[in-house]
Amino acid sequence: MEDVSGYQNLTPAQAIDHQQELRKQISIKELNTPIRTIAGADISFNKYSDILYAGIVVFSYPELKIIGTATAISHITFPYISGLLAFREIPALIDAWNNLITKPDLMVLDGQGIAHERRMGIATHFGLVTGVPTIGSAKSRLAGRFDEPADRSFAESPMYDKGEQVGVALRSKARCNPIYISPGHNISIQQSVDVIKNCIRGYRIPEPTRQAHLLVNKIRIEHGDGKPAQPGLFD
DNA sequence: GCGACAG
DNA sequence: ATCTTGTCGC
Repeated sequence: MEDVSGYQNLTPAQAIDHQQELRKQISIKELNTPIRTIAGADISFNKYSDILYAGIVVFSYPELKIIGTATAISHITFPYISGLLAFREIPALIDAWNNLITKPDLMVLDGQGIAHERRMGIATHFGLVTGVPTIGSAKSRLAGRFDEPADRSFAESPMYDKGEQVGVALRSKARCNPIYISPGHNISIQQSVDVIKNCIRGYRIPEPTRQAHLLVNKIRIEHGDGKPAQPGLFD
């Protein structure tokens, strides 16, 4: 697996060059091996601190029973820059990944897959680094134009960027904003959407990513990193 | 030049 | 991303 520890020293321009290089290896095609386990990953942090909490929750599929978790705590080494999210979150996620005893067949990340200006959203990047098939499930749009999907559960509308379909805007729940699904690596667009639909359990956010979010917030609070160090001192 | 801009 | 209670709409 590619070493990801050097990301902290990259300038934004170098990070973009790296994305242009990595994108050559992206493979968007049907996943033909059976999916028996699926995992969700997410990170959490306190804006007053520089600690990142990463977590992964593994489920049986399609039953979605939790069968394992892994977490990792590290320091922020890269700023948040739209389009370069992977360089900020992937090092911490890889730490959690390395702590996972049994790797899942498929992974869902909180962010874009190929629905990205250079097709290198965090889900795609994670898939290329680890080799595991990935799906991106984002709460807001980055790239791609689409028509608003109908206001009923599971209504969907294709997302296009530069003349090609990069994902689907999916109404995971009626009267809620859609979520943006795009394949990360080693899976197709259609299969990505089908899998995510199978992971909806009454909430807007699919269960893998939803549970990962709950997990990382829990460990952050347990770690005593839930409030500013000096409340209101400089406010 | 102006607006958009994952988490 | 995170800070937060009540509150409007279905």
